[in-house]
Amino acid sequence: MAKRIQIPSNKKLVLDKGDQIYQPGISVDCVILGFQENALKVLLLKVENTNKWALPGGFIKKNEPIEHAADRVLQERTGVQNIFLQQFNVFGDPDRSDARIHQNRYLEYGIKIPKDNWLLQRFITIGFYALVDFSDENLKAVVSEEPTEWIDIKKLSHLMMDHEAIVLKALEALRSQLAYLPIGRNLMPKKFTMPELQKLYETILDRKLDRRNFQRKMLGFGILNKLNEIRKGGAHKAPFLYSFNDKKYQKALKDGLYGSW
Amino acid sequence: MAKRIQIPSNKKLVLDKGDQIYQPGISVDCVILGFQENALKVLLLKVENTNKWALPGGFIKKNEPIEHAADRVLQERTGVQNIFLQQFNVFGDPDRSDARIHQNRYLEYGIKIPKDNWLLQRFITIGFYALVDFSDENLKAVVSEEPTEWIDIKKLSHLMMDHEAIVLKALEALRSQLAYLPIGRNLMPKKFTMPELQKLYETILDRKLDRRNFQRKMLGFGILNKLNEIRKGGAHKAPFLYSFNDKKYQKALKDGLYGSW
DNA sequence: AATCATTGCGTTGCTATGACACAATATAAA
DNA sequence: TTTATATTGTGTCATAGCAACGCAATGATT
Repeated sequence: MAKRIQIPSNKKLVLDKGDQIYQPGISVDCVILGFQENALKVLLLKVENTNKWALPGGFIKKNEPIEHAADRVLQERTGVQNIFLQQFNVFGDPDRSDARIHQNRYLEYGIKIPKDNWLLQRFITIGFYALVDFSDENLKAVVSEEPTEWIDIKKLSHLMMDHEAIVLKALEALRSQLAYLPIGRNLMPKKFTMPELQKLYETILDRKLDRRNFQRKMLGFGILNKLNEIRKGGAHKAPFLYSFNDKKYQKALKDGLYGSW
Repeated sequence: MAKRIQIPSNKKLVLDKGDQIYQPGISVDCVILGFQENALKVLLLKVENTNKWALPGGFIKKNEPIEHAADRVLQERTGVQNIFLQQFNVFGDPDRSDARIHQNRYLEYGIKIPKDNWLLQRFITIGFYALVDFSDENLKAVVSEEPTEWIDIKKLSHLMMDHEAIVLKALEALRSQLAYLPIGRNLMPKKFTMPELQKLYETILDRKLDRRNFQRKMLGFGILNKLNEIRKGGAHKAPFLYSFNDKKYQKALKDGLYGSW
């Protein structure tokens, strides 16, 4: 009844020799966030042979820095590279892993993973989050063997293992960073209007902000350039366009925006 | 010339069977901070057979949550338990490990670790920090096989591997938490004066604060109880004593002190 | 009793922030 | 073409928080 498909050689390799290629028992998972239609969306992969969704993740090569592993996953899944990628938490409950997930994935190829295989051991995962721009051309070029989808962060369901908790923790980290780090550079297109940027902040914080106070505060950071253009086409008064001042943005990323004490 | 000492059975066990007891390639390291003589001090262990110092660390048992592993290390090294223990960063450079350290430790017992032993593999470590009260009675009861010492955080030297970087990162995390989390409960004795608490904050932030503004802000948090006692014996006006209001302190730990947006 | 460093409590001015007013404007409806 | 409407640009005002500073009170020392 089930079609017997030949297993791709790379998957066979991971199964058989993964413990020689990768650090055992450790993975990275990336919460890749984008902003689209006034909603924060997270990139999820459909897990083969199940109705579950999973964060794009991967293993750490024997001689690879963990940040590099996370960047590799991001690059493989989205095509974008060298953007703000932040380690935010480690998830290590002994029972967070679920052997059945892996079993099901390989069952498709008629393979039953041996009980002592490295993939079925306990895994501790390091969570990273990244913010990407939906309008980025590179993003559209993504080719993936697995079906991927951008899911509204407020409508998560059927996530694998503890991946929903990981997303929520990433969101929490993002929110707390919002107070002292400039965020938006990677989520917004090159040019954008103030109301658009405000929508992003409102979405992340999940509450309304005052239009006028937002503008004052945002401009006060001094990380935006006001352009001599307006966005026509909307049904009302055309707003000005802005762009991020990359130099000042990078400086603010390093120094922080404030410093309460 | 070198005395041949019998290896303790637990060390032999870790060496031979560690990979069956512990998660391979993962460790926890604890930056345990205390406040003494107007200086932040970190608990370090002298590494046998070297002139190097190391953070108290340990491995994660096969079926143990990582927070529990960190708590276990803290308990073993300081006698205190169940206090604020914060995961702050993962350190995973492929070359952060140093096989020679382990070799030297076991050389004392005339043992040369086989090259393929699990201890000599690459290790990724999860950094935790904890704040403890020097005047705590439990702290004095610490018994350790290894010589331990509280080292001034501004006078670190001869630390093993990347442990200095780990301490500095912990300090950075502590500083950023200071802005939105109540800190001090575990670093101060039960009763303390406002100038004493201020010294702690000044030490962590590494800069002077205004006496009067500090008091106003601190009291404004509403996490302190003013006691009907004063500390006599100093050479000048006797300051009032305060204690933390545990209930409000715990609430503030959960909710945060502010919320910039 | 006088001295002195330190503490308790208060004041002032500035800045950031929240709440709100009003005019300008791009499109849609009349 | 005119009017209506929703949205944007800019500004005001009251308040809260904060940095900087003043001054009297106090406990030990001389």
